[in-house]
Amino acid sequence: MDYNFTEIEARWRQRWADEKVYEVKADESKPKYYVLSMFPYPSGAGLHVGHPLGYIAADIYARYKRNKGFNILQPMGYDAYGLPAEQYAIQTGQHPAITTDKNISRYREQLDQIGFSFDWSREVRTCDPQYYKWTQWAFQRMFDSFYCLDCQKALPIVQLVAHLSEKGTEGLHVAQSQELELTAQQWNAMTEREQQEVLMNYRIAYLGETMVNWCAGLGTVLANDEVVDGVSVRGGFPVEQRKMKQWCLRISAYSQRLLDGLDTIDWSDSIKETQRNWIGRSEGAEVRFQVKDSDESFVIFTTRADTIFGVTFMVLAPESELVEQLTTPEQQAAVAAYLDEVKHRTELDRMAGKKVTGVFTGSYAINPFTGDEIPVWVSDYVLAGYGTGAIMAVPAHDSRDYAFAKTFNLPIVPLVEGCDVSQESFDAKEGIVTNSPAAGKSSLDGFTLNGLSIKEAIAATKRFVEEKGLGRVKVNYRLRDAIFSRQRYWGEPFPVYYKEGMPYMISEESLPLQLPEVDKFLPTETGEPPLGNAKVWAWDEEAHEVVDNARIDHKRVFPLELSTMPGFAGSSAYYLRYMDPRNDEALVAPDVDAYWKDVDLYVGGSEHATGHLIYSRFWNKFLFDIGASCVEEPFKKLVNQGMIQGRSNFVYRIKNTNTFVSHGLKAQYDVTPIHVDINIVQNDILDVEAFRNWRPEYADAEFVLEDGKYVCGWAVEKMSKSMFNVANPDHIIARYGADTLRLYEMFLGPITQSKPWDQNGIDGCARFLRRAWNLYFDKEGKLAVTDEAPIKESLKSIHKLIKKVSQDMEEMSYNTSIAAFMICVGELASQKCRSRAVLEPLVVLLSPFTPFVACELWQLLGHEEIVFDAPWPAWDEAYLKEDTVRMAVSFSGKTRYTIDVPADATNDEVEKQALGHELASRYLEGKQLIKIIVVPKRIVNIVVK
RNA sequence: GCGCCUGUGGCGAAAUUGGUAUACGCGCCAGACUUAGGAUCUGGUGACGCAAGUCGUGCAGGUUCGAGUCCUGUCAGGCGCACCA
Repeated sequence: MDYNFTEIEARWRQRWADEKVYEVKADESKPKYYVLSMFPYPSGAGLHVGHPLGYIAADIYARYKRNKGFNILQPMGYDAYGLPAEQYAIQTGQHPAITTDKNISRYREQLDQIGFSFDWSREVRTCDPQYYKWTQWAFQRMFDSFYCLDCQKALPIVQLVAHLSEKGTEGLHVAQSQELELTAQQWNAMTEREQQEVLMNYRIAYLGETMVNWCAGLGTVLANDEVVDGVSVRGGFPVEQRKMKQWCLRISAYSQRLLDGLDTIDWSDSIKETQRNWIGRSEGAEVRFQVKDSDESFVIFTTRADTIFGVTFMVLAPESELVEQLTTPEQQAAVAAYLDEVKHRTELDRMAGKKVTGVFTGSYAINPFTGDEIPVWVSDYVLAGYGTGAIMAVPAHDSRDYAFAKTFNLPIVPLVEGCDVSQESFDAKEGIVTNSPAAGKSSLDGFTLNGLSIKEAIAATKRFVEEKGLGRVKVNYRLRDAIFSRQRYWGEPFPVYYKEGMPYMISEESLPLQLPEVDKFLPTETGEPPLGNAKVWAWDEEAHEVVDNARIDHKRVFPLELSTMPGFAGSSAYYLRYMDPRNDEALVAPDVDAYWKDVDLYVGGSEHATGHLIYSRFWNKFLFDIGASCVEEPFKKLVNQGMIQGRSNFVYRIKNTNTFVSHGLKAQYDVTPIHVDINIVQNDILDVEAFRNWRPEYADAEFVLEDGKYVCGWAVEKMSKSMFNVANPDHIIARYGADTLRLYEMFLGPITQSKPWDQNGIDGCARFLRRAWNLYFDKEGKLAVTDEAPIKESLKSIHKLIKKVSQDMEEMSYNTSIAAFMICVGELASQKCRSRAVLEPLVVLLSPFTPFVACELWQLLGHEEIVFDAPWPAWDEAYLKEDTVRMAVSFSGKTRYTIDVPADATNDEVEKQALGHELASRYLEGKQLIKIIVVPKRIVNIVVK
């Protein structure tokens, strides 16, 4: 029987669907295993061969675990909200929901082709109201929570209200936007509105006036991870800083837990390191500086407290409120001009220019250690959002301060013995402190750092600062709160309405608040977000329903929020929803959550390191705090599959002609490389006829050939339509079958590594599969498997394979497993092995990789049950034992000859046989034998002198 | 600038974790079967050398009986962060 993959695959696809073989339920009698691949955004272009790489890897592992007796949860869904569908809607008027639906159908079709064991009954879509109900719900819970720093967890806001009405802000140790001081009387005297405003300072989801990345090109704000080099990741539009009222999530409150959690999970070092950088913990001190001739004082943050004697100026961020307070009347005009200049520089200019700019405020601060008067400047190299927005500048030991001092001619005072600061600052944290204080100078209480190492000096200064009440030891994090509003249509609407300008949550029972219809997807003429176009977008507070805008009376009918949530909202807790996707009462029922707990294996791209993978950890920690999730870290083990790059082919046109010259001869001509469709190139040889038919302008192309062939050049590039290097899985499946595609994608190399898609090797995998198939059939095509006992060699081959594949499976080292399959099948073929005892386990081993052909063979072998429920075979070391072992004999590390020794020989016997060899005396001649090292089963090393 | 990762044939990559470097596949060469081959099968394929042999894992050192693997330095490529005080 020929291996007819098209027929086999179609039949089994049908049967799997009919018999719902991948549907799964919580089952206490079996251990659970949760395998998850990051769900895709269904783009209009469909899948290319790079997309399924991670899915195949995860699927193989899931199938293997199923054979090992685990109850496998492997769901799939769609991250359906996104910019492309909305952009398309703006251009064409086509509703994004329609485009998205269409794309999802196409994705589903392609995914089904490949034969994944997804439980599709659990599919979720982030744009489905039944799904985003729980996104909105989580947001509301964050609104109703604050973060307690003492117990390090989120608590209900009512507890905070109770504290405020009893004690005011006294003894309050909570995450907050700014430090407030209120007495209980003050709080209790406040109006409802004023109290709400105060609470905004503490809520985990809060409305904040913040500097945001405003992207005019996209008409929306962007998160930090959506901006690279001052332009938007999507579209490449310039991004500027703007102060806007936005919904924010107080993710910064979770900084330390997000950092600590990394030590408990099995992720790659590089991803963990990226997250650590992003969180950016730094330990330092806050020190208060008095302003000269004033009651004012301000606090700076430094990690180099030891350099306090080298401070020669202070710098404020332009956005800092201190600027206004500290600017003297004489400097007013100059400062105002500078602030104006800064405001009009975009983020891009600011980074590209790297010009040192700044202005003097006219004020002086007093160094608390020395009493020195220090000028206070304003410069945009100090960031408002980090620390306190003010720094003490130590030009001798900070390169940025150094550049500023040089530009504005400010003094530079070195503090490390023997350092040279004439050309550049000395930033290293090493050396011995001097000049602290300088000879002849005094300091507060005679405090000195001279003679200490930098490390000791930092510690000593911190201690002193705390003792004397000059400031406090402080840990700062770089991680900023996540901005959670987007001025877009195609996203989750906020379940929020506005009463006297204050936001209120719609009642939980009214969720989901469904996305309204609009007739235009663009911002309104008055610059409001697209939801401003909605005619029915007001909230009736008593009826608990959405009503026509015309009914807004600000008494019981109020306007609803016009922004929508960002992309990461819907993807932050989707893994929990998969556990219980149709539950209308809860995100996930507690007993179901208690069974599935967390994701055991999460597979996806590393590009989400500082986006989804951090938001999702934060979101889950919050859900954990409120008892909605039973595990603190959502993804126990993370595997980042590499990206599949494109492998482009080129033809070389001689300039100003329609003649193309083969790759090897192009040096002799003046040529222009042109991308050519990889589908008309085979093994880098161009199909010249297909090329002439490819495009009208090449119809009469001439060719300069080498060896009668046109050889194309190639390069590794991003896989993209414009480079004609997109490999479509549909084509490969049509030609080779899905099993071969799966096999080849895994054979390409380790899954964590990025590599170009090179179609040239796929024939090898196709050949392997056909050879494996042929083991089961005779020349007439009849099933040839017998019940005869296998020969020893065949047993050894299969047990070797079982061992290798079982071990590789845990490491997901599939490429080496496939190599082992190839060797084993080759051996069994040459042994003419037809024995069931060998060929049956082979089917089970193959089933995770090539499920279609495995199902077919398993059935042909007469099994009622599907191969997925067959137990994973165990190997028996007894079959792997060798009678004799070949050992290399080396003299001082140099291999000279080999000997064959009995497998169970003792070391003494091995030594004796090694020295008994006819060549031994030749190599020992004139030398002294020092010792003999017998490495088990491999090498005898005879050390001589 | 700081941090992380990777350097092995013509190519994708292996190497029992310190033990015969280059498994497996592609490509290439030779042969078989063929009217034919972008089919199938068999054998060969790191470099130099007629050979015995010598040299070979980016480069330079070191530890070791023995190093692709460990250590130090260095170069190259990739990724991340980047006025974060």
